[in-house]
Amino acid sequence: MDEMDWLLLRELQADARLSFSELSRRVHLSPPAVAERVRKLEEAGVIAGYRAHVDPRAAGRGVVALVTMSCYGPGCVLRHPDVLDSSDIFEVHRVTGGACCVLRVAVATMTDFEGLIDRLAGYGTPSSSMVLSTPVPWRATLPPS
Amino acid sequence: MDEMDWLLLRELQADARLSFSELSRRVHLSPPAVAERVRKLEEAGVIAGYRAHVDPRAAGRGVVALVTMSCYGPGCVLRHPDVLDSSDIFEVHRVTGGACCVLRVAVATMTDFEGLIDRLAGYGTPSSSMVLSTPVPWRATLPPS
DNA sequence: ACTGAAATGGAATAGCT
DNA sequence: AGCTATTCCATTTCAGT
Repeated sequence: MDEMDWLLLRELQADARLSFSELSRRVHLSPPAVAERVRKLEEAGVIAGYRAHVDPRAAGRGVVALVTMSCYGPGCVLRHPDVLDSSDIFEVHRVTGGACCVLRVAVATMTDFEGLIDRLAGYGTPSSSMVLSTPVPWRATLPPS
Repeated sequence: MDEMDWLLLRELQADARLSFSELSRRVHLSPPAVAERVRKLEEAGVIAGYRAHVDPRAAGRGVVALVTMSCYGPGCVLRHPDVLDSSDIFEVHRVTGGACCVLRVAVATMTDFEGLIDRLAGYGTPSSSMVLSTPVPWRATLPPS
């Protein structure tokens, strides 16, 4: 992870579809050298994937929420991974504190949301914060410290 | 947004670097037709970007947390956007409920985390949940309902 | 570990159905 | 809207520093 790697990461985080040639021009390296470095970053797990980012609201999922689950013990939702397989659940973080995990969910209607909450309530106590807007939807990972 | 658009979205969410030729093979459409549809999805804002996904822990940011800010009134952190410009803050959602917004942050060390919390405390009351693990880091957006 | 050259294959445009 | 064909450019591999 030298400075060149971070340059490449910066470009690929901003636009994952950049060609190796375009990358090579931006970082002043030959295309094969760029391809080799990117391959190593993928192998090392630093680059976990390349994804088209879909705006949930533009895609018909206007109800977005953060759901905090309180569920310790054998009934905990984290011990029933099939529940978290729903296509309405986009992110799950296990956390410290009063809660067990936090889910980012997005559905089309409040009725769908009600149904989702009902399902989750079988495994713990859900507490929902509706997302009004997302001032920072995402930010690139830069070198730490 | 017909079924073909959703097919393309599914492929591009799984791998944003797929060529139009490869896409055209997978959805059984000619490459120019694919390019045209993808361009329209970008214009409509359904595709908000193409990003290399960097694993924060593999990139040297081993301390990940969800920080809930309680800060209503003129001092609220949302009214001071420069504070949220930090490269340690990866996501900001404005939410309903007892809190004002939720931040996903990632830093290298607990010392860095302490400094970040101190900065945020100037604008409201931060409440932090450390992220122990992320069972679902991301999931593709499928057609709703 | 990077460079340079050659061959395969993809992107983009235009004209057409 | 989508297909076909052409031109140009990019990717990849190999050989060589």
